Amino acid sequence: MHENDAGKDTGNLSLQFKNNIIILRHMERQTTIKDIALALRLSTSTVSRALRDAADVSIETRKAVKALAEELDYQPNKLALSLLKNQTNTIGVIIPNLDYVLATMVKGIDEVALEAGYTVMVCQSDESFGREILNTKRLLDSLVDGFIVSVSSETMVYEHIKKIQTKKIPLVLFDRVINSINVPKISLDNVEGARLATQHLIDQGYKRIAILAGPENLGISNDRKTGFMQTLKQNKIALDKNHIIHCDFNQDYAYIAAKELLSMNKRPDAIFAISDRLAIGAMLAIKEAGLKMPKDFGLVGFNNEPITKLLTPAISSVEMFAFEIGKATAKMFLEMLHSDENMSDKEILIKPKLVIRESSRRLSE
Amino acid sequence: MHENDAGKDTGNLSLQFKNNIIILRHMERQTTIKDIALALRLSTSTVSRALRDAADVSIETRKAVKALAEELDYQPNKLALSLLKNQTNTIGVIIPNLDYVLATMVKGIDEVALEAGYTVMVCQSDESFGREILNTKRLLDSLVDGFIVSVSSETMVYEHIKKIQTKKIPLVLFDRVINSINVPKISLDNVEGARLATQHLIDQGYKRIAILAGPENLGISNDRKTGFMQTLKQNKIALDKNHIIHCDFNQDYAYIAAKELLSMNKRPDAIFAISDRLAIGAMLAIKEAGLKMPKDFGLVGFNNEPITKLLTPAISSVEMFAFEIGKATAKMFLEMLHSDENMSDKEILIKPKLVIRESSRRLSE
DNA sequence: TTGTAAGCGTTATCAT
DNA sequence: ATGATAACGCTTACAA
Repeated sequence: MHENDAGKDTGNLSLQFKNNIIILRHMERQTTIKDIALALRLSTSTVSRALRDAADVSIETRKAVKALAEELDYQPNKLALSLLKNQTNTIGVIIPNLDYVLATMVKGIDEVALEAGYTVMVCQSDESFGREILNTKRLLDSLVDGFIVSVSSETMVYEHIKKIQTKKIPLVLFDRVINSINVPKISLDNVEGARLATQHLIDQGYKRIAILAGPENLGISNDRKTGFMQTLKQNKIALDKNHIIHCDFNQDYAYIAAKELLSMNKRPDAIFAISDRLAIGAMLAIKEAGLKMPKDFGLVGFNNEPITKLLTPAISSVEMFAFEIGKATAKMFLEMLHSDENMSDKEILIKPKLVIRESSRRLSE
Repeated sequence: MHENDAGKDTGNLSLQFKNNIIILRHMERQTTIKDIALALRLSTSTVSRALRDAADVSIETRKAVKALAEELDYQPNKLALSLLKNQTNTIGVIIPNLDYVLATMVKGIDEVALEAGYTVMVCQSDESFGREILNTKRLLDSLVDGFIVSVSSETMVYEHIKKIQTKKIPLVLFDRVINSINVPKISLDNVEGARLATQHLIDQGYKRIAILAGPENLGISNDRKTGFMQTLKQNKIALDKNHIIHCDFNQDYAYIAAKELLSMNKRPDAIFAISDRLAIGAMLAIKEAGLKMPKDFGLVGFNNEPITKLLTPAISSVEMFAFEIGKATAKMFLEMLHSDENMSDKEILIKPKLVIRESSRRLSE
């Protein structure tokens, strides 16, 4: 070793002074404020201040600190900061799946959150109640500043959601909201969406309209069913109870359900499916039965997934502006986080739009 | 107030002793070990030990501690633990988008991670190099135990990825891997997938096969192109350079590109599109040109998205087993995390499978 | 069996 | 302008 070397081990760095030039060798650990302080013979508080451009630090000190920080690629430890400030700058997003609609919503949430300096933790429950609870529990242990939640289709008991509320942790519900819980909510006006679809089918002259609804306990499913039933009533059309079918959000089940509908005595001449997946399942059954859309049979879906316009026939569907809902949700969440006003009664309903395509357009108008 | 009440404020709890019964009132903060220690007149270390069933704690103490912890709904602060152990039990997943394939892979990653007690932070770059870098930076500040990364299509410089490596933070690349970086990689055998598709088109008698490739700098795109060219060569088919078209992963661009192909003098009679989105764009152009598939024109896509089998004609596609790739990736990652063996040369190639559908099956065989 | 004290990395308060 | 100290919540030697 060179005789000029004055080896000195200061934590993370092995400093060697040589003709007034400091030679640094990085070691395993991440560089910390302590390392810089030690190397520069300053206190950690001074280093901390210098790094954050506090007023009362001499220019030379600041320069020296910043230079060394740069050189050592110092990055503040977010964990330490979070522990200290009791704030993680992270949002926990709990969703049932990552299908088109929710993935799009997550994109919206992500965009707004990123902009505001927040990181998003996406946890998907895969429509499982148990996994939803597990995810909630894990994130609850001080990992997130708040929650943005859309519940699974299995979820019928809301203790885990209420717990978030009890702990006074900011919570916003979106898409699949829970009416009985008093927090801000953002969702599509599902009743209205169903109304648009149903009225459209009536206007096109379909007489016996059936609905392919989702799981019975799910709010969005019931809202869409409500919109459907209200519209029939308004048009003085009697409702055939057999024409209401509930099934999981799954193309195969929808196919079976639609086959059942088509085999009835008084079989329907149109189906309103409350999701495009269900509509596709129905479409397969309708085609298989040799019925032509829109002449013999009408079909309208929900979500307006890109696939709907590519199918033959292209399927009419209710656009739900998933990306916008995502953005609105994140904005609402951030507002809740930063205002001390009680926002628990805020509720945003996004207006849907019906996109009419071949599967249901049989009048030229 | 009752005369028996002996109000005593111990941090998070307001204890009131009344006939030897302790009445607790929860306050704003989360319960901590300190609160329990204070209430039980123990030291924090004893409480800590009791909670973790350490050997040397008296049974009564343990019982009392656990009872109170239960009552106060004590949850250990993960942040504190992470800071202490320098380990977050969180995996950072950086992906370019949340389309079908990656969403499915994330599902696979998620499933394995959850099982192993890890939480996943999904950050999507939206195919933006800038956002990819930002996401990486944010997660790097001690937030995750390691990274699982698939790069954006814009990414041509890998400093941010190399930085992860330099910091000795576990890193696994998947799907869109980078050959020049020496870490474990899991991806589809894209060359082989392209070979299957191309050979199939040749076998079906198509003579002038074009390829709709992706962005030029993207590895998966080049691998698929390589497989394509190799197969032509093996079959002694001359390659028309004009029949290689690069475009972004976007249906509209593919449509335009395909129109261009179809308007050439020596126009192709089949297209191998390296993603289903591209295939769909091509399909629209092919239909528009009045060409019938598979008779006049052959089309094969890649990814085997569910939509491919629903279209008319149903599109042949290369199945890439996204869910399995996701699971394999997470497993590899966990293995890397827990073994000290150097795994940087591990590379898993998943074997693809060609699913033949109407768009390219014109021989009955 | 229990308590004390140091430490994880940072900042804030109070001295100097 | 800088430093010492306590604190965030937890664990772990070490001491009693």
